[in-house]
Amino acid sequence: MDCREERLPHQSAALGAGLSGSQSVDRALGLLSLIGREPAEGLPLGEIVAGSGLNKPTTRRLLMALMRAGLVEQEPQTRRYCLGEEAFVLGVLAARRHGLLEMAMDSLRRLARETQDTSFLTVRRETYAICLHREEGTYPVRTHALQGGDQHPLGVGAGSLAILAALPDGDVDRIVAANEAALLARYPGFAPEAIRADIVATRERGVSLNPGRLVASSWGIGRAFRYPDGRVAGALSIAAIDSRMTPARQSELAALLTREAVRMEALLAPMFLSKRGEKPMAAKPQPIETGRAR
Amino acid sequence: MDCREERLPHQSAALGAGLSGSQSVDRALGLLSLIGREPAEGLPLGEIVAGSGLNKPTTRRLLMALMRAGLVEQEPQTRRYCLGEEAFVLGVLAARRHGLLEMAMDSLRRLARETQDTSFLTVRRETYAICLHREEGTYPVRTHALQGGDQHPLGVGAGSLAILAALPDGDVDRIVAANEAALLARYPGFAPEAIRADIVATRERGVSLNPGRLVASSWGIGRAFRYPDGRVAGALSIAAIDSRMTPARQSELAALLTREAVRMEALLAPMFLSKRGEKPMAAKPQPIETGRAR
DNA sequence: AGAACAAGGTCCATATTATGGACTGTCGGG
DNA sequence: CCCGACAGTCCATAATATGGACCTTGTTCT
Repeated sequence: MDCREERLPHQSAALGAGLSGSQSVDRALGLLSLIGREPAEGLPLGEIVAGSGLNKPTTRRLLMALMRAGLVEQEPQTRRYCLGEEAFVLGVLAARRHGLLEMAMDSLRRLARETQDTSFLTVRRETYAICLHREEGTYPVRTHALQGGDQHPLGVGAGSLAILAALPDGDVDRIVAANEAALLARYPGFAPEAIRADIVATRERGVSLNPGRLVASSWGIGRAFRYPDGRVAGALSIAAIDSRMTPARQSELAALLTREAVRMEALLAPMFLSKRGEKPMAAKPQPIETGRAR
Repeated sequence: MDCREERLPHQSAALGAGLSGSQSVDRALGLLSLIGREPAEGLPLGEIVAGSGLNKPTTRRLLMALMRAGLVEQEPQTRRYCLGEEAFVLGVLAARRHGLLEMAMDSLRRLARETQDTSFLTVRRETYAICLHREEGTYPVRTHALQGGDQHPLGVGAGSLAILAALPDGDVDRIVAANEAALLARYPGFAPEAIRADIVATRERGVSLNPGRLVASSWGIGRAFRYPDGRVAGALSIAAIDSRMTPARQSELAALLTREAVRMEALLAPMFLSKRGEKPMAAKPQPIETGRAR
């Protein structure tokens, strides 16, 4: 069982690269993920073609397959492609196991009630962060910089930054490098160096702080929490108008976030009863590799 | 634009059947749906092979592709395959458009509060019904016959029956026929004829009633609601112990369900601003057919 | 008008990709 | 120690997915 890294010499060199044996499926699922990045409006065929690197006929054929399965739908008016009802239903089904949101709802509600500001649950998805939920507070001035389903590169925004800062340095480097182009092009004020500085500050402080860098006057404060095996599970964060983010109140909010993060980690504890001492940094669940060759 | 049924003579006969041009993607997505049927435990490879009709290597290869995309995960201990985190995230993203659950939450909460019993939102998925949410009531004796994510053939259970009864007769026939084997094998008390009788009763009454046929003493009452174009969108239902389902209370609950169903239909109204008078019975959103041949 | 463009959608010969029969490795029970 | 059941893998073959070229529809510019 511990022969995990035994690489035999005769492994066919052609397989070395990512030759999966299911090219079209990989491509189709890539499209799905791409469409998921624009959950509100959907994407026109042209952009999907451009964004995926595939050509038009192939893209369209794969989209048809996704539509047959109900995972994607095409808006009849605009001809844009967007996530379908089946994707929604699958999500509800998957929520039984991956019920992060379910688990976090209590925390989010409590944070929103106690602080009167808006609270968020954010998770990581590759090099991006996704806002899974936004729980409105009661305070009359609210920032709408972040909606449920919104996605930004890791490091952009409080929850996103908290997650990034919680990752090991190697991952941070890869992620920031991967996002560099997007950051420079679409996130002025989030140059790679700025993000690195933010990470240092976040690690010192224990919580992340976004001083209105994405939308002026819209501040955020966040804190990551982990699975029992050490992997980062997500982040809780709170957004408020700048006047409600004085240093004193920051500490107050940090304490609340910490309390809820601890609660989340306690809730997640039962998930890993497995005693297998795998290296805790495994970036992804990763398929089991039983056989010899790779 | 209205040349939709012009079938040219030269269409290659081989295409007549469901030759999609993306067999493997179709198969992979079929597996995804299959795995979704067992959201709690996941499925072992053998059952997926059997359930899909594919052979082992193909099944495994496709599963690997789904795992690479994060839509499926393999439980390390049991080696069972289950829905992955990405499926959950996609669902949250899709919820922006297909926010039935979101829309229904108010109704479900109100029903649960007013009746003290447990309320449910159910939607159709092909020939099955899926319970999307279960909102607990406060009454101390609660039935747990139906959990969120549970799936039963259309006609089995209150919400499921309400949906089936709301469909046109042609669909009903197809669905009951398709489910016949499953019904006879796994749902004693829900023979096809019994379901047909239930449908008649439901249509007369306006609401469906399940008099403890799935789990003794666990009764349910349900009502379907529609999209503005006439398609059935889903059903609201209430479950309670038999003693809380006297005829008098049934009428009471029916009134509440009707009120909430009307509300849901009002909420759904803005979805179809399109004036295109397509035939309202189109079973599925269906890909657009622009070109000439089919 | 009409021409010119852009974007969505489709065809079909080709070569790459997916397929599945046969095989190996692993666990648990007797 | 052997057996059966189950998970996972190999590889020649056949079927499938690919993408360049093309067609159609709607929009913008003269």
